[in-house]
Amino acid sequence: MTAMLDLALNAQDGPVPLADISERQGISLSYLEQLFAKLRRGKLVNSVRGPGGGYQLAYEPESIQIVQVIDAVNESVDATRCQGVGDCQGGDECLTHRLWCDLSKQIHDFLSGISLADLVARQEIQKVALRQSQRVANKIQASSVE
Amino acid sequence: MTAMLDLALNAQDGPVPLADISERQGISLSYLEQLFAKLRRGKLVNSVRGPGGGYQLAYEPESIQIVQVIDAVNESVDATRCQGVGDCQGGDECLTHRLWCDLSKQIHDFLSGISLADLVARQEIQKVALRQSQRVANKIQASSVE
DNA sequence: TTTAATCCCGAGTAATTTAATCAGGTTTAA
DNA sequence: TTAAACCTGATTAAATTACTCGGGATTAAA
Ligand code: FES
Ligand code: FES
Repeated sequence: MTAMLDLALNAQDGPVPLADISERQGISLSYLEQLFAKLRRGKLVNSVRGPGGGYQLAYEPESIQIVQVIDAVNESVDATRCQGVGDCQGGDECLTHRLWCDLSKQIHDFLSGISLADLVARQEIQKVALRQSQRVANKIQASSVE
Repeated sequence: MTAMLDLALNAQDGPVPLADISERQGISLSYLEQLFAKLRRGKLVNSVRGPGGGYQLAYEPESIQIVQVIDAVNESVDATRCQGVGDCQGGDECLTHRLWCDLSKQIHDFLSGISLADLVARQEIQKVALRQSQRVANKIQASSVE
């Protein structure tokens, strides 16, 4: 999720390489590769190979819902123990099956109501993003002086 | 959660022994003991020791919210990685901190709106509970005939 | 007063999940 | 030709969850 948001924030000038996301968000490169493999399979991002390449959002940030991202990576938001099947207790429904189903729906609906664009628009996120890009800029400067 | 609901369902005739809950819900006795130790610390149940003893709800089922049970057992429903502190990224907030905070609140509110009594009143839960007590009754009958 | 039902406690374990690493590729702009 | 970037599968480390094990304490009832 953090990685997708970073991608949306930094999409203005062409494809975003995973190495940059890794740097800004402190997520290991190999791990990002696994995540984006799933996101690509889920058709949420497009890849551009070769130098100058990277990833792009497959759609406008307005039409990407948070829940789609989670689904692509986790293969579903589900609070039940039975994956919705209803067979916790030797093939039968457990007492709380319905409760967890309702909760799952609640979470799903909440995350459906929020798009990547909504998050990008939030002020406090802008602030965090600025801090992150400045930190990276400082690091580059420091290493060129050494 | 399942165990608390079982307790609420079978509270009509005195304290409910953990052995019965274990039998009906297919949860191991030792595990139940751990769970109820936490519930007792959370003041949601009272224990009665000795033969004929067991556990009782500390309050009316109407005034026990689902979220209280979860809190007592799990020590909080929290979707953030930082436990609400905001220090995912080397002491600073990560990009998605606010999102997970909002989600946590959403879940908390949902689970606050449901009491044990609400669950007990649901028809499909009555049905599951009936099936469970009959299965136990059959088992007892079968073993006395052997 | 003995017994057995029941709660009480702490240490240890197995299975699962999550986040990550490692060691190799392949593609393609410069 | 090179190097920047994506791609893939195998493996690992840490954390969590559900659970076991081996005791002990309390107390109603026989
Ligand atoms: S959660 Fe679905 S049967 Fe238990
Ligand atoms: S979830 Fe709170 S800082 Fe990342």
